[in-house]
Formats: sequence, structure tokens, C-alpha cells
Amino acid sequence: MATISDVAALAGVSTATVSRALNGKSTVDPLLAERVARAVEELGYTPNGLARGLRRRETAVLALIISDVENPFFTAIARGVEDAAQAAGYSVMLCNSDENTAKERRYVEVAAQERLAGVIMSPTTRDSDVGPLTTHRTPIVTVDRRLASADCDAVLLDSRAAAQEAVRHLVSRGYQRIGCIAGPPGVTTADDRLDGYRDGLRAAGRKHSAKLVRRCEFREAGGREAATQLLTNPDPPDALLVSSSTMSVGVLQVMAELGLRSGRDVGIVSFDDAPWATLISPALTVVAQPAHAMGRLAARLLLDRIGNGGSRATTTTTMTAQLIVRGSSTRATFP
Amino acid sequence: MATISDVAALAGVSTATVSRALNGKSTVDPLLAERVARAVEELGYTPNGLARGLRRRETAVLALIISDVENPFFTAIARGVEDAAQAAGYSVMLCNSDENTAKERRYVEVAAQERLAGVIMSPTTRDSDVGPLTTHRTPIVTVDRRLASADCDAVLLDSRAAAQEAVRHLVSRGYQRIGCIAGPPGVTTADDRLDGYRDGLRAAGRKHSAKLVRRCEFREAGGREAATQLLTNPDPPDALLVSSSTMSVGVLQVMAELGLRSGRDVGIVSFDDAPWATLISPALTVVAQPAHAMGRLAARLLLDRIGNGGSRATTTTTMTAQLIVRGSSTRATFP
DNA sequence: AAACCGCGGGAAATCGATTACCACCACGCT
DNA sequence: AGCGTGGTGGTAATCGATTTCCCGCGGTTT
Repeated sequence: MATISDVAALAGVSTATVSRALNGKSTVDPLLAERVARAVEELGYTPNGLARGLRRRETAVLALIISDVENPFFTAIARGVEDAAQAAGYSVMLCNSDENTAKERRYVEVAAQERLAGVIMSPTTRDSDVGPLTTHRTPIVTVDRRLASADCDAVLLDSRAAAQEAVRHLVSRGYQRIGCIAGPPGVTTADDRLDGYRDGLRAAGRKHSAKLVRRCEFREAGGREAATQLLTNPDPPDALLVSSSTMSVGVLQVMAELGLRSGRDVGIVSFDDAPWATLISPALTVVAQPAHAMGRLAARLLLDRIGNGGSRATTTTTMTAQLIVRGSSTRATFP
Repeated sequence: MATISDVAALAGVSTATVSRALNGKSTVDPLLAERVARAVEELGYTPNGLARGLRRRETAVLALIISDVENPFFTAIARGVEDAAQAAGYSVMLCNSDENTAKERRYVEVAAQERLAGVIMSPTTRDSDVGPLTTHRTPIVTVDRRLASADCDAVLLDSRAAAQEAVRHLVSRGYQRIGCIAGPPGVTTADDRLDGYRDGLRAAGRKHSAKLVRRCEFREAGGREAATQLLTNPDPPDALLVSSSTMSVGVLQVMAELGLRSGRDVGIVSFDDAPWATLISPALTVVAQPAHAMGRLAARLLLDRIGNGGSRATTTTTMTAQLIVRGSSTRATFP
């Protein structure tokens, strides 16, 4: 495994010249640069990133800590982050915390240990521990969810308003008993969407009933469980606001098993515009989130902060969701 | 940002003792270990992973290079890899090559530069360049796809047999003009599935026609394009073998637009058992791949090779797919 | 009692790059 | 002729950990 000294020896120059030739910081005699290039080629030399990072006290790697790689919403964020990072010459380490604070904490530690340039995260809870990062002054940007324990840039979505709008829509379509399947307590988006749901009911003069609300994890299994409980009740909801597309998969499965048709029997509005939303019949009404743009913006904010040494005041960007009305929230089912 | 010297000074010992106390390699007086622990706590010390990696000539990070983070098949692999890696104390850097050889190459370089412990990849083409890794003797395991240019462990699926079985199934259900939407040339799974498709036709005594085959990228857009071309032909196929669930999304969209019903009008078998496969009507017949198990095995093979210094002979594990018959491949549509 | 052994811990080398600092040379100006 | 000056390139310090080597101490063996 060739080192910079081997290259220097072969090219007949000093290591300093090799380094300068490769990094183009200072001008090097074209003749020497050529010799260096040839030596690099011949030895198959790759600079040791650890040594470089150690000396420069920086790496060109970002971490993105999300809670579920199998959730299309988060993978769309990941693509957005990656696009922006690549463009700036950074690589992205994608970490899957699995909504598990211990795993999340471990990845935070790894990011701190490896002295990554910055971290974008969607914290599992508002109180997630990012201590190791703050002590190193590693910049953090949160995306999708907020973090109470640190002052950092945030790229959010106005979940509360979006949920309220979804409920208003369901009310306007004549649904009477509107339920909500929300995410786990402590997760900011979960709490916000539930608050928005309540706002919506209140605005419509409806009473809110705990019997119409279930909280579960943002997964297919969670959706199944919550839907089973709600829909097999003696007095079941006739519409549901579901907080993620992954949950909706479970909800729709349960409905199929119970012989309930979406739209006609139970109006459904789901967060996240999944690729399959228009394939099912009736098509799924969704609250589309600009996930790719959120990821891209988060990465840009992070890169900006990395460049500027973290001087700028922290910002919070709130994006807006778009309600896309399709057949699942209409009684008169159209194709 | 505290260093090991700061800890040593505060604890009143040498850096060597701090290192020994933290790594537990050699025995350290419990009293001193306690003092060190207290100093670490007080300073919020996190060892510098770059310095450690530089000295130890190893890191506890793996790279997983896949071609599409938004493809559920690959994210399932990613989860499998991550589960196995976490269990062994390794972290995973997930890289999205986007079926782009340049991006792939860049990630290969980063993995080599950062001296990652090993790489699991699903190469964009059989001739993907992994030179930087082989010169560093970084172990590689390929998953899902083969690599011609390097001798390494591989975890594959018998795509060819699976495709053949799918065709046999379609034939048995009475479909006459069976088409195939395959991935790009040069990608081993794409070529294998196409070969299996031809095997299947040959075994059934059917003639193979180029008019029934389209090759496109493994994406929704690719599926749309291919399906549009095939289904608007004067003499269209009455069944399609689609090579991924992402393509199938596009195929099914086009079919809906053309007013074609799956099963009755066009029999469909798709690779990958997507979560939404049972939500559509009729439900999608699929070739289910054990993605999670493939990822887990790939990670285990890699970790084994990392541990054993790469002495073992390379292995190729071929897993088998499971054809799950649902409504989309039956003329008499059942619920 | 001398020699030896084992073990805990400190000083310093080491990993491989970057970069501060300095020496040197050629050239132009006074 | 002598003296900056600017551009090149070499020497060595540096980043922060791990690890080798060695020393000293207490206990055991002969």
C-alpha cells in the first residue's frame, strides 16, 4: 500500500512537493508535477483520508441519521441530501436509527468520533441526545423533526396546518366521525399532526374523542394495529387521517380484510405521496411533502454552516405540504 | 475539543495509560482507571477516530454501495447489512450510486481513501471499476449483482431460474404473447432475467420476438416508457414479466391510462414483493427475493473476511426466489 | 541472598498526510 | 555591484491516537 513517501521517492522529490502537486495549493514546476503524476499512476497511490483528515481537522463526509430507510419519505430526503452534498464534493454516510434512541445515540457518537463535517438528522425524539456533537461543535441540521436539546438549523414542514387542512377536507366531504392514526408521543411530527387534527375538528365545531385516536409507530405494523383497533370498535370512525404512507399500507390491508372500501366506507387521507398512491383503487388522497427539497435544503444549510464556521444565527425553515385530493376521500367513488 | 493528552494531564497519568484504560487491552490499576474515567467524563472526551484509524490501520465502518436508495429491494438489503454490521460493532456508510458509473467510482474511491474496513456493493455494471479497493486489499462482497473485474464473495439470487419459472407460470395460465421488461444491458441481473425469460419461452416451445422485449432503467420512468412502447404496439403482448417493483409502478400506471386491467387484459409478474403488492386490485403476482437475508449474509461474509485477513477462498451464494401467485397473472380475476 | 519473573506504567516511536518555515536561486532595481 | 523579492521546493513539526520498548517494583525460585 503506497504512501506519499513512496511516491516522493519514485518521483525523486520531497513529500511536500507531492502533496502540493496533488492538492494544487501552491504552484509546482510542471516537470515535477508530471513526474509526480506518473509515480502516482505507477504505484496506484490513493491518499490516506485518515491522515489527511487528522492533519486538516476536517473530513468531506456528512452523516444523515434517519429513523427508517425503508420509508420512502426518508429515502427521498436522503436523495435530496445526497444531491446537494455530491455537488459540493461531500459524501454522505446514511445511518438508520430505526426509531431507536440507543442506535441513534450510537450513530451520533460515531459521527463525533470520526469527526464528520456535519450531521443532518431526523431525531427519534425531541430530547434525543446530541451531546457528543455539540462538544465538538459539529454543526447539526434537523430535518422533518425538531430537537429541543440543541440550537440548530431546522427544515420542517408545517405538519399541524397540513393536518388541519386534511381534516377540513374530510369534513367538507361529509365525513362525520373522523379519526386519526398518529405517530408515537415525543416525536415532533407525530405530536404536531395530532394537534392539527384537533385544530381541524375544533374549527369544524366537532367534538374530539379519544376513541377516534390511536398512536403507533410509523410503520406498516403500527398502521395495522391501530386500524384494527379503531375499525373493529362498536362505533368506528368513518374517516381516518393517517400520519405516514408506511402506516397507510397497514391500514389499507386491514380495511381490505374487513371488507371496507376506502372513500365509500372509510375516507382516508394519508401523509406522504407514495409511488403506489395512484395505483390503488380508489386512489389515495395524500398530503404530499416536498421531501427531496427538504433534504436538499438541509444539506445546503449544513454545508453553509460548515463553510462559515457556524457563525450565522440558526434558522428554521418551514415548508408547506400540498393536499392532493383523490378518490379515497370521496364517498361518490370516481375512477 | 479535548485530546487524550488533556485526559492524561487531568488524571495525572500518561497518555499510554489512558489509552490502555479506555481500550481495556492490558490491565490497568483500578484506581488509575477510575481517575481516567472521571477525567474522560469531566472533559467530555471522545477519542479521535481518525487518529485511531490511522494508527491501527483500520476503521469499524463498512460501505454499502447500491444503485438506488429509493428502491425497496435495495433498502431491504441495506437493513440486512446494517443489522449484521451493528451486531458486530460496525457502522455502515450507505452510498447511492444512482446506476451511474461515475458516482459509483467516486464512492469506491472514497471507501479506499477513508480506508473503510470493507465494501458491499451491487455493481452498476459487471465491469465496474474497483481498482482503488483491490490495490488496498479492501475486501469486497457483491450482492444481487456480479462483478467480472474482481474475484470476491458474491451473494446472488438465481434470477435466471426465477424468470424462467415466472414465464412458465404465465404460460400455464394461458397467456400467449408474453413480453419482458428488462433492465439495462451490462447489469448482470438484467441480463440473467432476460435469459431466464428466453429459457422459459423456449421450454414452452414459444418463439421469442424482439418486439416483445424492452430494456430500460430499473425505475418508474423506465417502466412507463417500456410499457408505453410495448402496449401501444399494433400487436401488443398479453402478459409481461417486469424486472423490478419500481418498474412495475410505471407499468401499472400506463396500463391504467390505457384502460388495461392487469390479469384480464395483460398478465403481470413482477420481481420484488413490494408492500403495496396486495393493495392493488388485482393483487400483484411477484417473484419475492429474500433481500434482507441477502444483505445480512453479505455483511457476515464481509465481516468474516475482514477478521480472517482475506485468506479464505471466495464463495458465491445463490439464493432462490419465491413466486407468489396473486391475481395479476390470472385471467379469471379473483378478489 | 542473588537471580529471575511478571506486571504495571511512562517515554517515545509510529501511522501518513499537510503545512509552517526556511534556504536557495534568478531576476530586476538602485 | 549589492540588495530586495518572489517563486520553488526541502526539512521537520504537527495532528491525536496506539503501541513498542524499557524500567522499576514486588514476589518467587534456587
